[in-house]
Amino acid sequence: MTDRDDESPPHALLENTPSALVLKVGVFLHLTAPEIEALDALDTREFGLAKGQDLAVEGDDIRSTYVVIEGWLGRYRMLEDGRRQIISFALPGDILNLDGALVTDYVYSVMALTDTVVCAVAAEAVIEVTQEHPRLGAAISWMGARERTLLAEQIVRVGRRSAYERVAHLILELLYRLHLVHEAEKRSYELPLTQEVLGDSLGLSLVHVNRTLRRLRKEGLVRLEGNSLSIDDVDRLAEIAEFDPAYLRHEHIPDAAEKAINDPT
Amino acid sequence: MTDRDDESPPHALLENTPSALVLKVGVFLHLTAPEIEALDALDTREFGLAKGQDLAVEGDDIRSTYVVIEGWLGRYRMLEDGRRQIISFALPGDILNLDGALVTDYVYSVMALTDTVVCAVAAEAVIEVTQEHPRLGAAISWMGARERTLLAEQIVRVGRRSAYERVAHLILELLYRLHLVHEAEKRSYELPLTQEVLGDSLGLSLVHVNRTLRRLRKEGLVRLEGNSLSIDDVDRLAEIAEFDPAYLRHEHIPDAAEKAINDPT
DNA sequence: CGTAGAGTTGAGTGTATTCAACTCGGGTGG
DNA sequence: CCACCCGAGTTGAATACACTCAACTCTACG
Repeated sequence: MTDRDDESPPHALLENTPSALVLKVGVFLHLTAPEIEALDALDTREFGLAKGQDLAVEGDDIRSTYVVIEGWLGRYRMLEDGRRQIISFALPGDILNLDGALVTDYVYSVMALTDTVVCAVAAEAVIEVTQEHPRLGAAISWMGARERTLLAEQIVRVGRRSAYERVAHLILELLYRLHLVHEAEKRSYELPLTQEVLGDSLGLSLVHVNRTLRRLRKEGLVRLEGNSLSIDDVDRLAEIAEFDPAYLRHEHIPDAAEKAINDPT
Repeated sequence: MTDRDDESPPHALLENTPSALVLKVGVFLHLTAPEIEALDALDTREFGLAKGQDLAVEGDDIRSTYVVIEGWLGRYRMLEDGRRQIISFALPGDILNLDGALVTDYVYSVMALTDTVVCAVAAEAVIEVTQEHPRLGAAISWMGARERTLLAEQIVRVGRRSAYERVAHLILELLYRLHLVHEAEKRSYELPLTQEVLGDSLGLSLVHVNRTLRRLRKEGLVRLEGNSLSIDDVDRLAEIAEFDPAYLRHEHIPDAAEKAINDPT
């Protein structure tokens, strides 16, 4: 950690309410006034989706990037016989289809897992902005890298962990991710997912998720009342899951990189 | 498909041998002379790794991006009790640690699965180049998106497919990926992986990989002599694996996006 | 009051694992 | 030159983890 003026509020330059995109990017990059302006000038459209509705379906030609304002979504893939795999969850503050303009025909679907509100931005406009403001391009690369890390962790979870470990690991990942966007208490949060959805994320059957959750409860590790989940022993749970939050610590672009971005030689 | 002068050779401007990076990026973006110059000016260092050597180990502070010149590598994660999950394979032409400057402390390891030759580029220098040449930034985002697609597919494979389907699916993915870099025949290629490595990629035990491969052979779907694998019935294998190569078709940046990159309003 | 969605539990099954032994080929050193 | 060893593949037998099928509860909601 080198010296940096972290004293000044990140959005000191702001005068009116910032768009969701400005808020999101501003979390990990100190934005300049022109950059904020450019992001705010983007044509955005906010709308809601009811639980169960698809934001996009496999095969769509998506041309929008979405910022999740409220609610949870899931990117998933259906197999012909009905099996479903949820690739990743999108929580409030997350960005979906970040580089939508770069990848045509979508090969996955995205569903609202709860009632949600998202904010759509024309994907091509996003790219255009990065051409004028290269630091924003770096920000996008950075967000992409973070998403890759989450996907990699999901692969490890599903590929090499037992059901017991998988459930524990996901519970902790969600706790930490929700913390970052102030949607969780210290050791508890609202988990608006059915056991079927959990199973489709973890590569387990609904029934086995149920039994595994029950085991975690019986062992005094978690409590689950309705949708609210609280973790009684975070340390023990982390030990069981071999959970290391390092992969989630991406609050801000590393100093060296930010330096490279700011002082192009 | 809009009109575009696809007539001119992609590298007409080149006079000397292009670097690995120029070749790689040039595959999906028509590079301008200054862009090629900038990429060629990057300080690169080519070196070899023996099979089994680690290019990077979990916890390293990597500051390099690597282009794979020759050989196969694997990104993996070890669990405490010795379980290993291979996240992804890097084949010739692939790029590792693309946005290395953006993500400090590496949470995975990378191992040479065969003798390999890689080309290292200072990651921060790559970012700097994107600040001067924003189109290259878009190219990096694009490569990142492609990588995410591969990771997502790996999640589906490991999470919701049977062992039989997993092996078939991976065999086909490798066939198509190797095709793209001219490292495979029409229906066959060199598969330099042990059954243990395959298992660690597919989330299966060595023994079960062996039995599954035997089954595929007995059913006349694939042949396997030494390291050379040939597929007897690609269509039937694709049907079994429910394999759709759509997610691999990323030879070039889509027209609309390239237009956005080239004509920033 | 009936129904639908979500959760729970039991019983039987099956896919994939573990443990173990054995083969085969290539390389090395006595 | 041969014995040995190691890595990789193969196979059998027993086990275990997770799945399927099925029934039942509970709550919310119309």
